Amino acid sequence: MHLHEPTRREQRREQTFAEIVTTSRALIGEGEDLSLRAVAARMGVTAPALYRYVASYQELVDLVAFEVDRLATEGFAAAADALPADDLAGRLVVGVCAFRRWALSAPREFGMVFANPVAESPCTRRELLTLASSGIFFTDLIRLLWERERFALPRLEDLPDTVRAAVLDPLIPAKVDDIAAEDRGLVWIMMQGWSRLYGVVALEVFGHLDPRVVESGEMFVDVMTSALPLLGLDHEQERLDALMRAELARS
Amino acid sequence: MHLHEPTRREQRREQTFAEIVTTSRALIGEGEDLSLRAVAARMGVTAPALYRYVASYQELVDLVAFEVDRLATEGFAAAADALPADDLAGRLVVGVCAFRRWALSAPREFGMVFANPVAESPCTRRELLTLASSGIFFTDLIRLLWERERFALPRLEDLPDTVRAAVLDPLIPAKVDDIAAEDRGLVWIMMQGWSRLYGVVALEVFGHLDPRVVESGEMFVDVMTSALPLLGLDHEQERLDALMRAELARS
DNA sequence: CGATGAACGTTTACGCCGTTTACGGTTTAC
DNA sequence: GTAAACCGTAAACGGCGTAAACGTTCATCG
Repeated sequence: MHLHEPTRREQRREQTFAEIVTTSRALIGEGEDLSLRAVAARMGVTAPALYRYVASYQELVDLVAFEVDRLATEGFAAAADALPADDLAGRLVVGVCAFRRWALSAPREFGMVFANPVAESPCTRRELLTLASSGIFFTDLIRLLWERERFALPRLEDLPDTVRAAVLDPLIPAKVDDIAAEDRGLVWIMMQGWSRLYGVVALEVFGHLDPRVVESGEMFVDVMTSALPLLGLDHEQERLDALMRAELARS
Repeated sequence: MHLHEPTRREQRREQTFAEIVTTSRALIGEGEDLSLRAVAARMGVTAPALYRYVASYQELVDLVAFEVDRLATEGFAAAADALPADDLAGRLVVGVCAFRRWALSAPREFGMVFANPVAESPCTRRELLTLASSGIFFTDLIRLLWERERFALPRLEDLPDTVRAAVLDPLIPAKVDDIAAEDRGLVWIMMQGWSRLYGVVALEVFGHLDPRVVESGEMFVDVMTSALPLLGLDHEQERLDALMRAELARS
């Protein structure tokens, strides 16, 4: 066995595979619900044909969820690019606001990515946990911020045992290899930040909060603001608060 | 038209209606998925017959969700009853821990109640928002706590406009009529607490967090502990922290 | 009392779904 | 050139929500 450059067949396979995903995304983007038959029909193909590419409906969902997350993250990054590259805190704020905007404008997509059954094998789970594009986007921003600002981290020996174990051999979407073992308190901070962000956005998306509060975004502001000290950003609170409210005003 | 005492027919109707709900709950409790046909079969009836009682599948889901929430709340209340009636803070801590235990042990039920489509009419929505048993349980505990302790509330004039409007004419599951207008800052505290609780539990249930951290409950402890000052419970932090960890140790 | 009409359940049917099986045609590889 | 791998089809199975038509039961009222 030697290495192949991609043969014609492999190219074609890759291509229809991609078409399956994009067609799926188009479907849900138009408010239809995702189904093998609908995707097949739109591709001018019969449903069982898709089984040459996908093992099951659930696998298709996972695939599309990953792609949806990837595309959404491109949007977050683009939004953050409106700020200078060295304004890491600002980019983070703009990024989380873009995340919230996306979630509220595409609740079905949000649900697909972040409220999936997740009753899958530990293996798949590990992949999903560690590969989420949006996760990497945010955690990396936090890492860069810390590398420059060196805000205070919790000391490893102050962390609960299970948390210490988790941050030393982490299972989160982040490039943790660049973080020295003694600085892994940063990973705990990433997890805390993610909890706050995910929590409040999920609450808003699923509508278990007064609609007026959702619309104004005040709960989001409240939770995010209260999380700023985690990143040693207390001193910038005013600027970031203003920035956040300006972002919320966009739609 | 005059008032009837319930006639025989109405009784029978009410009864089969209840049987539909309990049968549905039994189904999902056994890990099966909820479907009109399955419920009908288990009742020894054909599926279209159910349409005499429910207008659609979605309506059945909503109905069952409400019932599931009600039963779960009974469990929370029972757990809280392990503590003396005057230990309101302790009961609250035990209650939220029971909520988390329930959510993690019955993720499908949790999802049904708290991650529902919620794309329904404002009317239905209002009902769902204001009638959730679990919501009333927690908010009422907070109200009792405040009536005794009178911890500091945000002043109405310090709240953002939209929040002030929302707390003055609230849309949350709580007996707010007992709260004077000038004390409605308490409603905002209820919302903040609910956001924290819902957020971290949803995160854990849907598995978007390191499984080891979920299992140990440290993120839950972290979020809940950081929310204690909202209720003026800083001074009891140690006791409540110990209580919380003891509760988490239960399974 | 007997008739009337509402309430209720059945049968049948439609159109959707995921998935399996068996079968041809095409492309690749030896 | 031929054998094998690949890729699509058609047909079918069992499940789903839902609609329409049809009988049966039963409370009510003249």
